[in-house]
Formats: sequence, structure tokens, C-alpha cells
Amino acid sequence: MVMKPRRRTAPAKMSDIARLAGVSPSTVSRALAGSPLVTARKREEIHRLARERGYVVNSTARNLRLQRTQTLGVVIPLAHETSQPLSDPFFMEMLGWLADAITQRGYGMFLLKVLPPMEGWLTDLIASQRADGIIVIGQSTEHQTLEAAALHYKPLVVWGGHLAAQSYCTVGTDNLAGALAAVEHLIKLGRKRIVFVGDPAVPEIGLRYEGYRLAHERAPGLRAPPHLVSSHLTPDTSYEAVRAFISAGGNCDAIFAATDVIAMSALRALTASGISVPSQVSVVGFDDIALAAHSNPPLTTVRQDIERGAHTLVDLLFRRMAGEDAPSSTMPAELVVRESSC
Amino acid sequence: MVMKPRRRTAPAKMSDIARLAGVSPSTVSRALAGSPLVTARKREEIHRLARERGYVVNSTARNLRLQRTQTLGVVIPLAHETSQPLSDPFFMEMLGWLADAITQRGYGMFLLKVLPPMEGWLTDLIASQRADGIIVIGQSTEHQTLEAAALHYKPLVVWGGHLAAQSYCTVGTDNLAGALAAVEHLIKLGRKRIVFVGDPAVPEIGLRYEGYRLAHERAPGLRAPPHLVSSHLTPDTSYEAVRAFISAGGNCDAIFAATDVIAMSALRALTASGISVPSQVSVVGFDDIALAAHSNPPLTTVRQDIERGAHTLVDLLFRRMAGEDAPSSTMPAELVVRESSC
DNA sequence: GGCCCTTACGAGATCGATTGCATGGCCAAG
DNA sequence: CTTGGCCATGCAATCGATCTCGTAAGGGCC
Repeated sequence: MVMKPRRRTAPAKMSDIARLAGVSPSTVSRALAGSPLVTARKREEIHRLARERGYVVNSTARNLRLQRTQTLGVVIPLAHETSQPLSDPFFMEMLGWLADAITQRGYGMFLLKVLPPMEGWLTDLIASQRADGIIVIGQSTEHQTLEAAALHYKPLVVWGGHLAAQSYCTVGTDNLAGALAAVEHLIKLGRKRIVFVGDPAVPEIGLRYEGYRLAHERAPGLRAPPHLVSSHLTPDTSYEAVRAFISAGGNCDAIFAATDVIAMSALRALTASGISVPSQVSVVGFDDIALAAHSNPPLTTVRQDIERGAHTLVDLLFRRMAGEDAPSSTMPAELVVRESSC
Repeated sequence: MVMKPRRRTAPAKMSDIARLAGVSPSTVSRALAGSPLVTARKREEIHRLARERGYVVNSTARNLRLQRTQTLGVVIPLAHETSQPLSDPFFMEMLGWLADAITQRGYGMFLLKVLPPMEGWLTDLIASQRADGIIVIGQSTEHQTLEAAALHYKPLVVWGGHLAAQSYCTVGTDNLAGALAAVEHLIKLGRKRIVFVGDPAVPEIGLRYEGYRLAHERAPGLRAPPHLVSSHLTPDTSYEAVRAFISAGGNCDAIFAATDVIAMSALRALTASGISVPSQVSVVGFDDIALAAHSNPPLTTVRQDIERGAHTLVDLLFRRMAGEDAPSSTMPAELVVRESSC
């Protein structure tokens, strides 16, 4: 599409301010940068003029000259997701905290949501030099892509599960330990048939499933029922999966859901089937999104410290941008017991 | 902070590709742009080389030359919000749809979250020419700022309530009609004491409160109880407000909440106080966020078509960027009756 | 008064792409 | 064989800032 090349009133440029101040653009540049090379008197005069005229440095030109963008790329890959809206509040809360952390550092945030078909999304973003560093929220099923990119491109950090042999830098919760604690909590309550709901193909979820399996292995005489696969981003698929399970006569006394969104859908599916929570079936989620405390009944879940996670992501990324080879970081998970499991 | 000026392996530039292909940068530029001025044979050869070397045009340089950024600014002002996380799923779902709509047009998305102290956030963004157009999600309490900016800057659209005399372009739901329908629904159910929970200082919420008041005026013999003021972004303040209301002996048979987040907190507060929904108290929300259908009981609410809203915002913005003086747009609201009001 | 050193400032190159204009080669018509 | 026209291509200016380097002015000292 063709755009008009110019706005009605072209914004002032540095040379305009220079002319007004009776100096050269060099001096204006230095004055605005607070350089001591320019006399205090002139510096203040230039600042005053700039403020009056509403002059702000053109960031495109500055970035070209300085060979940096003062911007971080934040990518949300949704390969495993067929439906459009990215609605998992966990990602969204993460985005909010990232926005804070990035802004605090004086950087901007270039947001990219990637949907299938996903080809070259990462290499192209890197090559376009639109960002000084990249944060990928969630591995989705793009482990290979990340692996390949990390070989050549250092300022890259990923929120997600830490897999055995991986060369890219991740920040994430100890999914296995968290899941283990959650399921052991259910076992301690005397629950015998605990169903897992989630899609283990996504690395993070896979690790949670491992924790679930491990808890069963450690409990004598307990066997894990077949788990229900369900994409973790839409409430609907999870709801249907649980309802189908129940109406097919599947019986269980607890549900361990891979995310809080799934857990809340499970809660509703159980209620709709006339099953009461927690007296008949206990439900435990994962994430501790803001709404988890406000579901009905409030949800027992494994808390991930999103705020800390966001700050760690940004911190590691800055260290990598500075050339350091900052390593992955795993944060502890914390079981939060509420009324959906008693 | 000082950054290393260069990455370990400097990315290829256009002149590199030109040298490899044995042509001038001009020809490479034209070839990559698909210009018919360059022979098909050469064009393909250049494309092949670029692909092999992973060359992608440096967007900063291109943008400087073309005097545009191929990027839209998306701003979330949170003046009225003291706590940090931006957690209202409504805004987040909007962000997701905006990301889609903007990506579809081949544009990027520069995300900015603005917290107090909010000074010059809009004028600076405009002057920096970082974006070709700006979308502001929610007026917050920044009506004056928007009004002032719109005088000089045309490619600006705002999600929010349409106020009487306003010169900036808004897209929003018919808040008044939606609220009217919701409250009339409650009245038809025989509810007599309907409490409003929300903060009318935010324009959108103010209009919803107007609808609430209007429904009471039209119903003979009905008087609105005092409303509960509560910021609409945190679940906690709303929860506390409702609990305090009840334990202070306030009695009501229905709650009309300004947003779904508030409504879900109210649901939980009622349950915690031993009041059953909907048999004793009906609850109606506003927004129809994804989780509204999955609360317990599922929430009756006023649906805003977020997807359409996002597309309208982007559509109007592009028309404004093209120089057209596109007008505000108000979309119909739709009452969705679920089990929280029967 | 002359010399040197410091200091404030400007001229001009530079970042990497796009594009108007000039040019050289080739083909066809005369 | 010449000449005119067209087409593909390259040269160089341009976008708006930053920063190196050179220089003029000013001040101190002998």
C-alpha cells in the first residue's frame, strides 16, 4: 500500500534547532547528550529551545549512526496453537512485567507474535537488526529453531523448560520439582487416581508430566491413569476433554492440570458434571496466575514467580548483549494450597 | 551503560551481496524490491545469494531513507493504576488481536506501557518518529493529554469511551447501551437493590455507570443504592470492597460490575461470605473475557467484540495515516446471559 | 609582545539503504 | 553504416543523527 511520504507538519530536526540557537548541529547533539564540551550557558539555551519546539531526537537516524536500536524484541511463538487469540494470562502477565523491566532500562519493546506457518521468524528478526537482543516467551515446539539460532546469535534468551542438551539460554521454573510437589500433595491427601491434563510435547509441560510420573513411581502401589492431552492455551479444548473423560465413565479423584487455565476449565467441567470440588475431586493447577486465587473454589497451584522470571530474563539478556556468556537459570517452584484441594 | 559496539560476526550488508553478485548495491536493492528494471535472471541470482547468506535488509537504514518505520506504536497508559502488573485480560486479549491485525498489514508493533509519573509520554513518542501511527489502549485518566496531542497529530486512535466533545478518534463499545441492557435484565429478573462496582472516573466506566443510572430512572419506584468505587484492574481491591460492603450489613440482590475482573472477584467475595449466586444475589459483568464463560458459575456479562474492535482500530489508523480524517466508531454491545444471573 | 596550551566549536565523514539521473550498450529503422 | 531510442545498470545524493579531527579564539606565562 502507498502511504503519503510526509505528515502535514514535518517535525523539527536537529539542524532546525541548531539554526535557531545559532550553532552547528554538532553542538546541539553534544548539548542534548549533556556533553561537558559545550558551555553550560549554551547547553541550557539549547535544551530550552528543544523543549519549546517539542524537539525529540529522531530515533531512526540515531540508531543507524550508533549501530543499535535501543530496543529488545519480544517474540511469542504459537506453533502448537491453532486458534488465534493468545489468551493464556500467564504469558500476558509475563509480558506486563517484561514491559516494566525493559522500560526501566531505557529500552523499547518490539513485540512479535508468530503463528504458523512459521518460517524464518527468528533468523529474519535477527538479520533485520531491528532489536539489540531477543526474548522468546515459551519454546512452543520450536526447540530446533532456537537451537540453530543460538549457534550464531548470542543475545537471545528464552522462557521455558531447560532440556538436557541445549545450547540456548533459558529462564524457567523448576517444572519437574513443582509438579512433583503438587502430585505428592495430592497423594498425601489420599488421592489414588490422579489424572494429568496437558500436552507433553511442549518442553515445559513435558517436564511437568515427568514430575507427575516420578511422584507416582515413588508412591508404592500407585499407578498413573492415562493422561489427557490438551493444548494448554484454549480453555475450550480442556473443558471438552474433561467432560468427555467423565461422560465416558472415566473415574478419578484428582486432576493435575498443566496450567491454571486448564485447571479452571477442569473446575468448571467438573461442576457442570455434578462433581463437587474438592470433596469428590481435588484439582491442582500450575502457574498461579492472578485469577487462580479468584476462581471458585480458589485454585491450589504451583506458583511461578513471574516478576522475578521477567527480571531474570532481561538481566541475562543484558549480560549477553554485553558479551558475557550468561548461563541458564532455573527458579524454585512453590506449591500454593488453596481450597480446590483439601 | 556501555555496550560493545559490534557483535562478534557483523551481519552482511547490501554491498556485500552486491560484491558477491558482481553488481552495484542499487541493483541489489532493486532486485530485492522485485523491480522489473532488473533482468529476471539477475534478480533470481541475487535472491538466491541473499537467502544463502541469510541477508535481510537493515530496517533502520531503510526506515531512515524512506521516512517511515513500518511500525505502529501501541501504548497502554496506567495512570489510574497504582500497582504494577497490567493484568486485566481484556487489555491483553486486545493486545493479541492487535498483534494479529498489525502483523497482517506487514507492520511491526512497538509496545509501550506507561506508568506514573506520566509526563510527555505521548508527545515524546510522537516526536521521536518511532512509529508511523499510534494506538492508545484505554483512556485511563489521560483525556486531556490525548485531546492536546490530537490537535497536531492525526495518525492516532484510542480505544475507549466516546465523550461528548472530543477531538481524538476513538473506537469502543456502546458502553451506555450495554450497561442499560445489563441492568434492565437484572430488573426484569425482579432484582430491586442492584449495586454498581467500579470507578466512574475512567471515561468508559463512567458511561457504564450512566447506563446503570438510566435503567434505574426508567424503572418506576426503583432507586440506585450507593455504588462501590474500585479501580478496575486489580482483583484484590474489588474483592475487599465487596466483602466490606457485605460485612457492613449492606444488602443487595444483584451486583453490576464495571468489568469481568471485578465481577469475578465479586463472585468469590459473595461465595466466601456464604451468599449463593445466583439464587440470592445475581452478578453481571462487562467485557466477556475468555474466562468469563469459565468462572463458577459462568458469568452473565456484556460482550465487547474485541477482535472486531482491534481490527477497527487498525483500519481507522491506516486510513488516518493515509491522510483521511477517519471518524470515531462505536460498536454494539451484546448481553450474554449465563448462570450467574437467573 | 610572542608563544604555547587549553577549550569550545564546526566541517565533514559515516551508518546502510533507496532512487533520480546519467550513461553505455544493443537493436532496429532509415 | 549511421542514428535514435530503449533498457539495464551504476553513480551519487539523500535521510538525520553522531563523532573524529582540525582550528580559531582566548588565556596564562615569560
